Amino acid sequence: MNDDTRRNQPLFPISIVMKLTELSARQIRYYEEHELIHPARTDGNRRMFSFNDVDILLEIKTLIEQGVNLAGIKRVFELNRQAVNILKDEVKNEQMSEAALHRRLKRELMHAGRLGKTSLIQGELSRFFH
DNA sequence: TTTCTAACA
DNA sequence: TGTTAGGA
Repeated sequence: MNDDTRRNQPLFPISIVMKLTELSARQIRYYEEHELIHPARTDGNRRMFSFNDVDILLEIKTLIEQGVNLAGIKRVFELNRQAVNILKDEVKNEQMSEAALHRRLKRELMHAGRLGKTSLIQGELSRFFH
Protein backbone atom coordinates (compact mmCIF):
# COMPACT_ATOMS: atom_id res chain seq x y z
CA MET A 1 0.00 0.00 0.00
CA ASN A 2 1.48 3.36 -1.00
CA ASP A 3 1.48 6.61 0.97
CA ASP A 4 -1.33 8.16 -1.03
CA THR A 5 -3.60 5.18 -0.49
CA ARG A 6 -2.74 5.13 3.20
CA ARG A 7 -3.53 8.81 3.67
CA ASN A 8 -6.91 8.43 1.96
CA GLN A 9 -8.05 5.37 3.88
CA PRO A 10 -11.40 6.06 5.61
CA LEU A 11 -10.57 5.46 9.28
CA PHE A 12 -12.34 7.63 11.80
CA PRO A 13 -15.90 8.64 12.66
CA ILE A 14 -16.80 12.27 13.19
CA SER A 15 -16.36 12.09 16.99
CA ILE A 16 -12.65 11.34 16.60
CA VAL A 17 -12.23 14.04 13.98
CA MET A 18 -13.89 16.54 16.32
CA LYS A 19 -11.24 15.81 18.96
CA LEU A 20 -8.39 15.84 16.46
CA THR A 21 -9.39 19.15 14.91
CA GLU A 22 -11.31 20.84 17.73
CA LEU A 23 -14.00 21.69 15.20
CA SER A 24 -17.73 21.15 15.89
CA ALA A 25 -19.67 18.43 14.08
CA ARG A 26 -21.72 21.24 12.55
CA GLN A 27 -18.60 22.86 11.11
CA ILE A 28 -17.19 19.59 9.81
CA ARG A 29 -20.46 18.76 8.03
CA TYR A 30 -20.70 22.32 6.73
CA TYR A 31 -17.25 22.14 5.15
CA GLU A 32 -18.25 18.88 3.50
CA GLU A 33 -21.37 20.56 2.09
CA HIS A 34 -19.05 23.05 0.45
CA GLU A 35 -16.90 20.25 -0.93
CA LEU A 36 -13.76 21.17 0.97
CA ILE A 37 -13.58 17.55 2.17
CA HIS A 38 -15.09 14.32 0.81
CA PRO A 39 -15.33 11.78 3.62
CA ALA A 40 -16.46 8.26 2.70
CA ARG A 41 -19.74 6.85 3.98
CA THR A 42 -20.46 3.59 5.74
CA ASP A 43 -23.39 1.36 4.88
CA GLY A 44 -25.32 3.15 7.60
CA ASN A 45 -24.56 6.55 6.00
CA ARG A 46 -22.01 7.44 8.67
CA ARG A 47 -19.10 9.63 7.57
CA MET A 48 -15.64 8.04 7.73
CA PHE A 49 -12.67 10.41 7.54
CA SER A 50 -9.14 9.81 6.29
CA PHE A 51 -5.84 11.34 7.47
CA ASN A 52 -6.12 13.56 4.41
CA ASP A 53 -9.54 14.79 5.47
CA VAL A 54 -8.17 15.61 8.91
CA ASP A 55 -5.23 17.51 7.44
CA ILE A 56 -7.54 19.55 5.25
CA LEU A 57 -9.79 20.32 8.21
CA LEU A 58 -6.79 21.47 10.24
CA GLU A 59 -5.84 23.72 7.35
CA ILE A 60 -9.36 25.12 7.24
CA LYS A 61 -9.22 25.74 10.99
CA THR A 62 -5.98 27.70 10.64
CA LEU A 63 -7.39 29.84 7.85
CA ILE A 64 -10.62 30.49 9.77
CA GLU A 65 -8.56 31.58 12.79
CA GLN A 66 -6.69 33.96 10.52
CA GLY A 67 -9.97 35.55 9.54
CA VAL A 68 -10.35 33.96 6.11
CA ASN A 69 -13.97 33.31 5.13
CA LEU A 70 -15.27 30.30 3.21
CA ALA A 71 -14.89 32.00 -0.17
CA GLY A 72 -11.29 32.85 0.72
CA ILE A 73 -10.56 29.30 1.78
CA LYS A 74 -11.97 27.96 -1.47
CA ARG A 75 -9.75 30.42 -3.31
CA VAL A 76 -6.66 29.28 -1.41
CA PHE A 77 -7.46 25.65 -2.17
CA GLU A 78 -8.12 26.40 -5.84
CA LEU A 79 -4.83 28.28 -6.25
CA ASN A 80 -3.07 25.43 -4.50
CA ARG A 81 -4.71 22.91 -6.81
CA GLN A 82 -3.55 24.85 -9.84
CA ALA A 83 0.01 25.05 -8.54
CA VAL A 84 0.06 21.32 -7.91
CA ASN A 85 -1.36 20.61 -11.36
CA ILE A 86 1.42 22.61 -12.95
CA LEU A 87 3.95 20.54 -11.04
CA LYS A 88 2.24 17.34 -12.08
CA ASP A 89 2.30 18.37 -15.74
CA GLU A 90 5.97 19.26 -15.58
CA VAL A 91 6.75 15.88 -14.10
CA LYS A 92 4.49 14.15 -16.61
CA ASN A 93 6.15 15.90 -19.54
CA GLU A 94 9.59 15.16 -18.09
CA GLN A 95 10.55 18.77 -18.40
CA MET A 96 12.61 18.40 -15.28
CA SER A 97 15.48 16.14 -14.36
CA GLU A 98 15.10 14.03 -11.23
CA ALA A 99 17.48 16.31 -9.35
CA ALA A 100 15.70 19.42 -10.54
CA LEU A 101 12.37 17.96 -9.50
CA HIS A 102 13.61 17.27 -5.99
CA ARG A 103 15.05 20.78 -5.66
CA ARG A 104 11.73 22.16 -6.89
CA LEU A 105 9.63 20.12 -4.49
CA LYS A 106 11.87 21.06 -1.57
CA ARG A 107 11.50 24.72 -2.47
CA GLU A 108 7.71 24.41 -2.82
CA LEU A 109 7.41 22.66 0.53
CA MET A 110 9.54 25.28 2.29
CA HIS A 111 7.48 28.07 0.77
CA ALA A 112 4.28 26.29 1.76
CA GLY A 113 5.63 25.92 5.28
CA ARG A 114 5.98 29.67 5.62
CA LEU A 115 2.37 30.07 4.58
CA GLY A 116 1.28 27.42 7.04
CA LYS A 117 -0.17 25.15 4.42
CA THR A 118 2.40 22.36 4.58
CA SER A 119 -0.15 19.65 5.26
CA LEU A 120 -2.21 20.53 2.23
CA ILE A 121 0.75 20.52 -0.12
CA GLN A 122 2.10 17.38 1.51
CA GLY A 123 -1.16 15.56 0.94
CA GLU A 124 -1.34 16.46 -2.70
CA LEU A 125 2.32 15.77 -3.37
CA SER A 126 2.53 12.50 -1.47
CA ARG A 127 2.20 10.53 -4.71
CA PHE A 128 5.58 11.88 -5.81
CA PHE A 129 7.36 10.31 -2.89
CA HIS A 130 6.83 6.64 -3.79
C1' DT B 1 -25.27 5.62 21.93
C1' DT B 2 -23.75 7.90 18.07
C1' DT B 3 -24.59 10.20 13.94
C1' DC B 4 -27.70 11.87 10.19
C1' DT B 5 -30.62 15.56 7.85
C1' DA B 6 -33.25 19.61 8.06
C1' DA B 7 -34.66 23.70 10.01
C1' DC B 8 -34.80 27.92 13.09
C1' DA B 9 -37.39 31.08 19.26
C1' DT C 1 -22.47 28.58 13.98
C1' DG C 2 -25.31 26.65 17.75
C1' DT C 3 -29.06 23.91 18.81
C1' DT C 4 -32.85 20.82 18.45
C1' DA C 5 -36.27 17.49 16.44
C1' DG C 6 -37.07 13.01 14.87
C1' DG C 7 -35.00 8.85 12.63
C1' DA C 8 -31.79 5.16 11.64
